[in-house]
Amino acid sequence: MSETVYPLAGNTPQRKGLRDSVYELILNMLMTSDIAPGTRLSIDVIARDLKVSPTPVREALVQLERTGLVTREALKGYRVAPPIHSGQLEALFDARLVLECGATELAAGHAADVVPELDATLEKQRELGEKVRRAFAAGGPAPVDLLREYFAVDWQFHHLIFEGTRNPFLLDMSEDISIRVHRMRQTVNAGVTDAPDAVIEHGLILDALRNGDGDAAAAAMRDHIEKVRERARQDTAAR
Amino acid sequence: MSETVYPLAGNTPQRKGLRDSVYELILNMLMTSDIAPGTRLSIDVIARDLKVSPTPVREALVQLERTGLVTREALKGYRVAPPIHSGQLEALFDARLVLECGATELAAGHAADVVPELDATLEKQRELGEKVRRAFAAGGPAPVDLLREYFAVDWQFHHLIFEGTRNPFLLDMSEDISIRVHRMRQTVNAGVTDAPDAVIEHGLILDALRNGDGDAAAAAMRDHIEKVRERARQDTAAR
DNA sequence: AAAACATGTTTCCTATAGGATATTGGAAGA
DNA sequence: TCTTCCAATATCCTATAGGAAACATGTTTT
Repeated sequence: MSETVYPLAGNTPQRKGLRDSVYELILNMLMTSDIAPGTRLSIDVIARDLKVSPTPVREALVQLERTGLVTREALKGYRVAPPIHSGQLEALFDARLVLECGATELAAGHAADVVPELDATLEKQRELGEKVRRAFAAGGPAPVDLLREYFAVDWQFHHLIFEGTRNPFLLDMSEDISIRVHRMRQTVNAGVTDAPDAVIEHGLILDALRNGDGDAAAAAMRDHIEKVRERARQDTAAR
Repeated sequence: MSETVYPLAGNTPQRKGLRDSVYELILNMLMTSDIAPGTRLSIDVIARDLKVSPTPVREALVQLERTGLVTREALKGYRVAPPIHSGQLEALFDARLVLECGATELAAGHAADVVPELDATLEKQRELGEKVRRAFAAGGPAPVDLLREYFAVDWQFHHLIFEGTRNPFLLDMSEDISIRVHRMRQTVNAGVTDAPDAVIEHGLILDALRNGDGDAAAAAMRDHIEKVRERARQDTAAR
């Protein structure tokens, strides 16, 4: 009975339960590949594909439903949530303005802690932005992986500011916003060529934080988000 | 192709399945009765109590976990989340300041739509506040149901402002905050005797909105929340 | 020919069962 | 007396099965 052989470094990613594994798998699938909105996410089909029973899949979908990536209709199943259309896009930027400007002001209270991290992140963003610029200058296909990495670092700057507030509630909300922003980038392919602009604007925010000027930092953040909004508008108009 | 058949007024309240029923039952249980934090929420026990199978209970708990009311440890089960202690209480008010002041400013853009509803709600709050005052003046035990009703109307004022933004993202976040505020009221028993103050402060916000002055409304909201924070501080200090 | 009905299939939803893991209690030893 | 070990129980986690609703298809009727 006691077959308790200690697996040692035997990687057991199921150590955290199948539910979380399935959750991350579906989340990655939704984030990376472009799946048409409205696509049915059949529980049984996913369970068969992943060689697991429907129960963990069901729980993972409940968790995903709360994020807004999938929608559920009682007795009809789950579907991929509709994309963000222009009206909601404006609302998303309004929400970001409210949240991030306030967060920036609060983060200024812990400027000494957050500035170094922001500095390192901005430097990474600068390097990656340069790589992206070169890749586009060289022509060829869009460097998907590189862009994904750049976007991740770009968002990490904003995320660090939320962490800098030392406020768990705002941090939770930033998670909600994060997923929606990523989803927006799938539909509005903005931010491809605006890397230099974003780096400069992030630099202005960082400078204000370095001076401990919360109001100026919040104003710089407002300016940044408004400019991103404008670039997104132009992108949707050109599409 | 054109399969957009609008079935009814879209209102199908009895079509929600067991999962949502269980969710609402547990939510109400956590909201109303005072349950000690850390209490184990056994899936099987709940299932037996509610005469259902563990599966819907499990899904309801996954949903509750996302709200922060319960915590989960893999292979160890669910527990009632710890209460809000003083440090987090300050953070909660900071988050409210960020969210609600921004929301108030945005709601001012739709003042014509929201002012009537706010007016009616404030009137209800005034009446209930008076009832509460009389009940306390008469002595006797705390009128639990009456207080619950008063708090509901009090929060409805704030909720209507979130709705007034016409911003689904901010509205979602307000739901998250709402649960935490209710939970705070369980621990910090503030707001019992401050009904007149709250009515006056809400009135100031409403006046500013009636004038269409977004900045003044946001300032009034900031003033209100700061005063609530101060009253909560005094309450925790006196306890 | 178009609409309405009936039937079969798929899928969701709930219930039950079994394996794996954590917790609890007591006994043996230092 | 305290610590350590071990066994028994309770609970969680996953898998499987059956009933109910929704979807799709083919037939009948106007």
